[in-house]
Amino acid sequence: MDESPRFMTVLRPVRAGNAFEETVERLLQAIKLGVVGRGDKLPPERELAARLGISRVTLREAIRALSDAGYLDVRRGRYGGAFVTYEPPSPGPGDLRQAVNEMGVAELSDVLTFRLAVECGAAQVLATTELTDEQRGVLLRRLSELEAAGLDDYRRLDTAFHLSIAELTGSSLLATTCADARLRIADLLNAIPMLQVNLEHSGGQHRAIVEAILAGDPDAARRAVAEHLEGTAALLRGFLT
Amino acid sequence: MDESPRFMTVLRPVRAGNAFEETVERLLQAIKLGVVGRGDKLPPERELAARLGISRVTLREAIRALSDAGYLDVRRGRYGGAFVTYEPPSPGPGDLRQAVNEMGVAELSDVLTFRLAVECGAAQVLATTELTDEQRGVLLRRLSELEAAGLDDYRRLDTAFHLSIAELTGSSLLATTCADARLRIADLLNAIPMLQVNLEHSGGQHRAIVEAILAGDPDAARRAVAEHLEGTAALLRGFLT
DNA sequence: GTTGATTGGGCTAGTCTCAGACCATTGATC
DNA sequence: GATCAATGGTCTGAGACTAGCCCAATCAAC
Repeated sequence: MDESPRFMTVLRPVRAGNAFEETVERLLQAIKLGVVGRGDKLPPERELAARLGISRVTLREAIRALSDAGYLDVRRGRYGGAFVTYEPPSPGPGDLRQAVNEMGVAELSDVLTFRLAVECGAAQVLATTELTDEQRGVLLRRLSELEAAGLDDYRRLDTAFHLSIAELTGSSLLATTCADARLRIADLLNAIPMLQVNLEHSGGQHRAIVEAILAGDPDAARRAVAEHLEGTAALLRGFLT
Repeated sequence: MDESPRFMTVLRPVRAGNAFEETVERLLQAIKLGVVGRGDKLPPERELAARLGISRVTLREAIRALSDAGYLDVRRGRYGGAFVTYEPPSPGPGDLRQAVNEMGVAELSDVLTFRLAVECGAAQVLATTELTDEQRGVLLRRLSELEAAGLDDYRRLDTAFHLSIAELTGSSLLATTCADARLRIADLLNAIPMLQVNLEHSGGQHRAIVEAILAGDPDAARRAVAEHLEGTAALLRGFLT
């Protein structure tokens, strides 16, 4: 690197791609993170275009691409719309190794570090906050939903649980950042086979995170999240060829 | 809020503005964060446009705007270029109140929470890492530079110190995010009068952060950063009318 | 002084993106 | 069966953005 890192950090590209590409990416996020699940309908084109700050033409190109790729089923007429048809594939044993190596060691390391930092940060902040009864309720509800989840709902509810922590801080910047981090490894997480023993292990860690936050202990919250994420991170790193 | 927060988080605008506006914003960041200081030259237009991923036409419009606004002095010919003329103004007593209230309570709270989370996260991650001698050297050098700083260099070196922590984690995503957080309150920080007593106080906190990181104690690192940032945050919140 | 490399200044043709209007289809309701 | 509201499908003209090219100014080196 012949430039200062700060130079590289600030004078980086202002746009990730063109509007069409970014829109496809964003919609794919919504689908893969489970914000809109199988069978759900996206908002009407006019409303969605306004939300995303793009023209209907561009949005329609993106929807068309996702429809062609088999993620969406578009129906016309009243009560029509773009319906999600995608369902995360059950991973085979070789899929994870392939997914990890497609990403590359540098990017994997970057993203795991990023995720660890922002999720620990969010948990710690939330543990520092005076929580209202409503906030406690949301957190406990997400936890119990996750614990009651079947295998096909687990990923979606796990995502919902993790993102709730960031959302409950009240900082939309932080929520956005955590969603972004989660998204960047969504494909890897989806490729991890879910074993009963792992789920039970994760369940304990989720409870520890909630307990630390409710107890107002930021150090414990930080440690619980770090331990939880390090398990996944070590697993992924182990699959680097 | 009649929508789920996750819906709002993911289905948000894909673009902050047009390419021109985003470019102006980015260059202003580089100037206000001190990445390019007074008298320094921006890279040649062709190179800078390539770095930012935009056309030269758009970049030139942005440079023109900043030149008109008095941030840059553009000179033609060999050894010419766009030279930074901006110097952060010495704040008067009313400036801070005005700056804080221009931002508004919701956004201020959002940004402060965001910054707290990501900077604590970065410090904690770095404290967990096995540091090389070179990394230790960079950290100690930034600290000593900051301690030796005069009043006119303090902001710039303070920024450099804080960003170094994120950069040393090796995650460019994290570095970018911390830079972004810092940027969002740059105007507020610049409006805080620098008193000798505050600087000494901050100096001690900076040392505590470095010591915790070098000692490999993530909890202590997290706590030190939180304490440091909470001081500033409380000050800013106090200026809300 | 002349030269030549480097840099900002400016032009053009083409593509991307947008706002807005209008058309086509669907299905619940009457 | 007719109606009508909601929704996707399509077109057009205008503006933003880009790539590539050439011009103009500057100044160190010769």
